[in-house]
Amino acid sequence: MSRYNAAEVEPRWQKIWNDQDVFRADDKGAKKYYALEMFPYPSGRIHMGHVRNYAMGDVIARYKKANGFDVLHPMGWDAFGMPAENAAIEKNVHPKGWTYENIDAMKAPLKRLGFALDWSREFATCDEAYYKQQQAIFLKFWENDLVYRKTAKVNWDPVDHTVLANEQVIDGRGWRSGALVEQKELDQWFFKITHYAEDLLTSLDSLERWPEKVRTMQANWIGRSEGAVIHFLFESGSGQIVDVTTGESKEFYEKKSYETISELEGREDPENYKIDVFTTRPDTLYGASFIAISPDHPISKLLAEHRTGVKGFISECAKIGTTEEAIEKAEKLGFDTGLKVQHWFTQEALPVYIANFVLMGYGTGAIFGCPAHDQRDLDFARKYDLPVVPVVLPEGEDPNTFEIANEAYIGDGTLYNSEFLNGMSKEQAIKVCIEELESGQRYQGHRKVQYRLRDWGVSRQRYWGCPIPVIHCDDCGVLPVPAADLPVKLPEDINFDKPGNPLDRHPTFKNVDCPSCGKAARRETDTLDTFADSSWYFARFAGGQGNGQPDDKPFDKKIASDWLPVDQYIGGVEHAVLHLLYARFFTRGLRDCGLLDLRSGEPFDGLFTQGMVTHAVFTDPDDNFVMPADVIEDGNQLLHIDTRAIVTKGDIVKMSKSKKNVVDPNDIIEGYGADVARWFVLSDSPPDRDVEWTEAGVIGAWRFANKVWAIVSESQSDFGPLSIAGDASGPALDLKKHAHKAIEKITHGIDVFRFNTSVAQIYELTNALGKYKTNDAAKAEALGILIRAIAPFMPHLAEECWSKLGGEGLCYHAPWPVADPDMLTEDAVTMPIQINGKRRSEISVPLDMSKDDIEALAMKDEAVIRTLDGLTVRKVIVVPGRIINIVAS
RNA sequence: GCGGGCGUGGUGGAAUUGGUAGACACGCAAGACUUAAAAUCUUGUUUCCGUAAGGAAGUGCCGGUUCAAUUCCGGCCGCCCGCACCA
Repeated sequence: MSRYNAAEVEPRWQKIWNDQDVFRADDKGAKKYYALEMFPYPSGRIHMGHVRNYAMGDVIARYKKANGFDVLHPMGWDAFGMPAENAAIEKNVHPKGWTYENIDAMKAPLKRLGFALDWSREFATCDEAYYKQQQAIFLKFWENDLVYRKTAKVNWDPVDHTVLANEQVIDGRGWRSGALVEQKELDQWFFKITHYAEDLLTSLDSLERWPEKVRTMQANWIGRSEGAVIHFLFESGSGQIVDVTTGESKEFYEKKSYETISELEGREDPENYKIDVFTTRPDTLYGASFIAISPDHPISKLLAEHRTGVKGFISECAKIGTTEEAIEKAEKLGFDTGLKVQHWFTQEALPVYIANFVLMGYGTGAIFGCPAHDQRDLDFARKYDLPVVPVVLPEGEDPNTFEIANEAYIGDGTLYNSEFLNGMSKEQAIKVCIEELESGQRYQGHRKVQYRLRDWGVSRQRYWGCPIPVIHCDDCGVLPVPAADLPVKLPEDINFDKPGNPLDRHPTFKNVDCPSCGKAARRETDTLDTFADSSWYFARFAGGQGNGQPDDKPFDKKIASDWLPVDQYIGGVEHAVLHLLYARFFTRGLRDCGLLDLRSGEPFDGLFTQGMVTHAVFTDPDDNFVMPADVIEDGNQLLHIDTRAIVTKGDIVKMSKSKKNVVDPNDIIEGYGADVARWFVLSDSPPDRDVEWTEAGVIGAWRFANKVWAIVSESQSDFGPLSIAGDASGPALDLKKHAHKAIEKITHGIDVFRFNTSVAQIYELTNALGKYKTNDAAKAEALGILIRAIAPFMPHLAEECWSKLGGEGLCYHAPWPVADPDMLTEDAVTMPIQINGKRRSEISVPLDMSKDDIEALAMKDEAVIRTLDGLTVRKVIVVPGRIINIVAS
């Protein structure tokens, strides 16, 4: 018997698949299925995470194909981004050359893994043809009011020299560089993602085939809260300020007591006479004892010009970091402006502070402080000795004795100390307060739904990205590049001698004529955030007929709309908010610009987030990391293969280059074959959990492949074409039933994304076949089932076995086995007998036996009689086909 | 602090959603084959008592519902992930 030779078999079948072009998707197919894995960044190497990700997608793609779907399963490259520029700086290579070389380097091993990919649709996002269409989309979005430009305080990454979106700042640090992010004021392009805030939030409910976790993460990120904006008007005389330069004293604000909002809005500069605060707790208004505004609030800025001390205070606030630790430790700091506003209900004067804990970016950048019912306000009030008046009484507390010590009360309760709100529940009071606000009788303001989500800043001061197709003219303003001039190509003659954006100092790129007046103008030198690239690539994959995509539009509307949404998307959880939220925005934008028919706006119907591939970390005595391939076992200890130094096994963590705990897929493919690598990453752990890479596990997978081959080898001589066997009895019938039951379970495992359970069933069927030595029709049938069930996981082995057994055509084209219902039932069923809930015996009964007969039979069971000795039977529960439980005492 | 998830043998994990807990795999042990090793095959493997038959305990801990709980409910403990001065 010959050993299974993956090194010979795998390339042979890959060539056949390739020659017959079997993985090409049929745009005209009637029964469509779009399977997609998050496309890779071309770092130059594929790693086990890729293998696992694409192996899962391949299971789905091949399984759906076997079930009669026309499957689209494309592959491409997320090719713009920082690493290419870093390589350019470090190794003095060109980002473009570096990227395309990496793509070539990764394509080979990816092809060796034998994925059922339609390579005819391959592209890289740095291809001119792709970013040309992205520029067209940008302009289309601009036309449709989904893109705008504004000066904004942005997150500046001082290491990468670029701006970051809020989503890209983690714990106050850049998501790539890890550098502490600074705040900087810049002119920036924004995608108006907030336009869809409500839809992006509510539609999450419709994404039933998304992990709950991702949906809540997005919901939290969008962060909807309902509340009210309340206008507070300044007290007379409270605005006495001294002009720092002239020393002149003057009244800054005068008292205004407006009756209605419209009167207020009639003022030329109403902003100067009121402060708007946002609150979700209007019910606590009677407990308000101060107003706090952000250091970045316009009033703070105005005061900084005129009053001593304010400037200093504001810059002090700016120094405090935004990291978790910094925020936790940061003391509540306030600056009393001396300004006062009037409390609407009590007519008291509330002091206005500039406070470091109020963020300009959320709500209105101003709050009213109710110390009794908000912890931050309480901390602040204690520090500056402001009144603490509780207005919500917790259930069971006495209003005369209830006091707030160092903990604010934020729970439910009954309103008191609040005149017209007294006696109401918190919920009721909020409702009444908002109604009052809308009527404008007692106080002024309006209902407000506030989102945490902010518009997506997309300007990046980097070279290796999609140029923003815009021209700045001193006379005509900001203009789009005319469609005929697209793409705005990235110039290739650039250098990275100095930090910053090479486009900005390029001799000719920047200087252009204004498309409107023809005078000298400046080209935008910022490029788009690379997350834009990955926000619509799946539509381009889908929207290209046959070999390649259109050059006059991003994608064929009809064809792309037929394929979309992606039926099954697979990737890492790390994209739960960033990529997956941006893509949801893009498809909505594309739809509303008329480029795509997608009613729901949702790009991904099903989402699966797979776990990581982990491995133990090895270290030598000097605490240097050691590659697993360099570790050998010697007796009880681990040694370095070359130095013989003792190696210590450490934590099991995600494979990463820096910790050297990586296993190169190429080595595994060469040593064991692609099928074994694929089988292993899918076999043991549930796909959403991490899988630990172990040598033993790989060997186990390899042994299994050989076992299957051995069974097929010893069977082949007797079989013609695989066919459904006729009647069987005895062991043959048992095997037949086993095989058909296995179909059910394997299929179910794939359907619910628990490949590990499918794998277990495949093992069991293989074991049963291994023991079955008769070369009869039942065996042929069971083998045919086994091979087809293995095919999505180990496609090369399956093809080889299929062909050896005389299967018709390619196994890839063979239909998924269907279980025969007659084979799923048994005439007799084994039922456990419990006495008082404890299993004591079991009996075999015919399936159609009545409850009473089963009970009678159970009572005659020897073990039952023995256990029941001396007890009285109180009750007998018979669940046909399942269990018998006798209650006795 | 808020939100989400998880906790089962030596290990990865299974359990048709309330019905025989530990499938399958790894590891380990014993045996067969072999001059020997590897490979392969067979058997055993939750723990405790027992040679065995058998019995007792057992799904993080405590309690509840139920004839029956890994599964449902309440309260703790521990771990992981995400967000966070969001008003």
